[in-house]
Amino acid sequence: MVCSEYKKKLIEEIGLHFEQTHQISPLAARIYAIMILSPYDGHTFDEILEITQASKSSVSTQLNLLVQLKKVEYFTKPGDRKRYFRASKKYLVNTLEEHVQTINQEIKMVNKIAEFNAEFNKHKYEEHGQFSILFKEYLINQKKNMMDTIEKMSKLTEK
Amino acid sequence: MVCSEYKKKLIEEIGLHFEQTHQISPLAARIYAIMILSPYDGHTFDEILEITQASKSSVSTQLNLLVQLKKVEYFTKPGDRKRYFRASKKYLVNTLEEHVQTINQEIKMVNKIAEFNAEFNKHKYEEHGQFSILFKEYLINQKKNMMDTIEKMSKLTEK
DNA sequence: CTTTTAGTTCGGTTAGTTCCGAACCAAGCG
DNA sequence: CGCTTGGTTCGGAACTAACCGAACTAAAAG
Repeated sequence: MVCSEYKKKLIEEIGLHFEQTHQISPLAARIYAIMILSPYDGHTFDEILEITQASKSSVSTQLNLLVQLKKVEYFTKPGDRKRYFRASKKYLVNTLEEHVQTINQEIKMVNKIAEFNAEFNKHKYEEHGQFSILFKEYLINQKKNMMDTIEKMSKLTEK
Repeated sequence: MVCSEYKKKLIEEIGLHFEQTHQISPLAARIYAIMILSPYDGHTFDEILEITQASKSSVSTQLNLLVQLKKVEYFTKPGDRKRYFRASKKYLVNTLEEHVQTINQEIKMVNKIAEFNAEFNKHKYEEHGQFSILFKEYLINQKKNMMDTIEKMSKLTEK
């Protein structure tokens, strides 16, 4: 057995979470969860097959997708044809960078909405506008926190 | 014509954004976008039909969904059987409250992962653990910012 | 009491996603 | 060379999501 009962339960639970937060398929999410729960040794293709009980083709496709998305990376061992997959060391930084993309998009949208409403719904926009301003401040603070964290993490990598 | 070309373009753009960030169907997202761009007057069922060019049944279903999710509310006018739909006044507060739910979930997951790795991958977990700690701090800061903003918005409502 | 208005509900179609098996390929071994 | 290992690629089956039209209902208007 490659995997305890508790770990299996965790994989399902975290998988479900990743499915929603990272917009990936159930299988991809489960594979990603497996990687996160084995940070350094890495897993072979066959081990992933065994843990997920999915088909070779599905695992191949979803695993390559995860590599493309830079959520997962692989390394090799001398004299061994197999590839060993693990979560990208920088997966948390990458996650944060995605968050920054998302929030930039969100800021853009809020600005467009505020602009439109200021122009075409001016007379009724007073109260609403107050909320909008607070929300913009909120977004900017969130972004600042993201950027700060990215910087801290980057410094950690350099060392 | 109920709707300028520019507004139509904005509806598509913001709709696409809502579809992704609020996990709702394309039509629901477009309807929500329409509501956001007309904060107070409200739109009738028929106007929504005309703007979206969708069927009565689809509009009915998605509109009721939005009301259930408290993104949209409706009001009536005396001696008028129609309902007038608009974005809920508190839609930004509601959005933030959803964000808090999400981040609580995320904090729970990060804790479970950190616990598991601390126990079963202890010897190799040093570096990884550092990232994890930074990420947790990040999440807690994000949550704090959310709660602060919710409070500010609530005070605005009371007045 | 018939007609119109303002929607709702249900069954079905179409589009898209997720996964699988079978066939395939490329590298290394005997 | 042919066989095994470690995958990849392709076509399709099963399932889900999104939307539509037709039939329906409940209230008001004529």
